[in-house]
Amino acid sequence: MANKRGLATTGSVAFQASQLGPWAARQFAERIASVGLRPRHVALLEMLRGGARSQLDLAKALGVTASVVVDMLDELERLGAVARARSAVDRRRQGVELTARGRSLADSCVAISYQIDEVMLAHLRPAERRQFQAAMRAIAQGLGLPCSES
Amino acid sequence: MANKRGLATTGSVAFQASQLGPWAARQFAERIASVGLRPRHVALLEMLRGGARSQLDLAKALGVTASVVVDMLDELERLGAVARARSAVDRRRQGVELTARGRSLADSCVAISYQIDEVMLAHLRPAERRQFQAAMRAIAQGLGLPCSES
DNA sequence: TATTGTTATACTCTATAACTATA
DNA sequence: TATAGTTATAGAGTATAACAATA
Repeated sequence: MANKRGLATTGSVAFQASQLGPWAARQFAERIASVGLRPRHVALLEMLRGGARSQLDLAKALGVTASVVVDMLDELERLGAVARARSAVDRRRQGVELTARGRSLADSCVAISYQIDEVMLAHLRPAERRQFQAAMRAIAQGLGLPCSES
Repeated sequence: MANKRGLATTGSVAFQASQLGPWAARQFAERIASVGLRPRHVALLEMLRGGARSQLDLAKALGVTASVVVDMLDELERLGAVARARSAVDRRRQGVELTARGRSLADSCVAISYQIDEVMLAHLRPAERRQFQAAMRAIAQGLGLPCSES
């Protein structure tokens, strides 16, 4: 009990989420470093799986600045995971597409993300897990964070 | 549906947590900036409410490096929120204590953290909220992240 | 020699602003 | 003029390593 009403910042979901987020990101980082990927690449690869998009579209969907997307795509291009090609229609636009290698990397990220879930949810019973997953998705969608809709 | 099995990285709890964490941290940052605090100060103030500790103890409990704690305490000292005093018994040690101002700031952080929870959990029904809060706490404790035990 | 606290330094991640080339 | 992309730069935030004082 931290204050007179028994409430503590560390007991809030907001605080715990702000601790859990970096923990999950570190798990990602450790497991994808061997193929040259970093955590921020994961969401980008995922979005590209839906098809080619312009870089500014990607920036908006990811909630980051355009310059960050440029930098991430430079790195992914060096890894051979994406290919950029100027649009013939509007030469300002760069079409961005996953290569076969990129699709393979995206698949690896999916597998890794669910391995991390196993560790995170290890202390919950099956029914609690399903409730937690559903609630987390509802929260992410409610706040407009990037998450899959299905 | 992102791949052949309908799984996507963005659908994992790990990914969603890694998005939600920074969101929560940004909420903290916006609401405590007016009094000169930053998100990383919140957990530190909280822990000091339990009583004086050595700086290395605090670093370990927070999961950060000693140099980070020094820096944070410098800032909190400038705000008049904490006081450092060399131990008479072991002059290597700095006792760190909350001032009245520091206790007041810690109370504000508690209030703010639960305001953020209101926003985060707005889309959940009361029973779902309680389940989510309990699960989040179980996860944070299971992973050894800083969180209140009560 | 080991430990507490401190400083100096470097690295990661992101944002802002200025620039280019197209439209 | 406005837009897509790019580059340059700066700001948080953190970690590592070397250091001083003390044990």
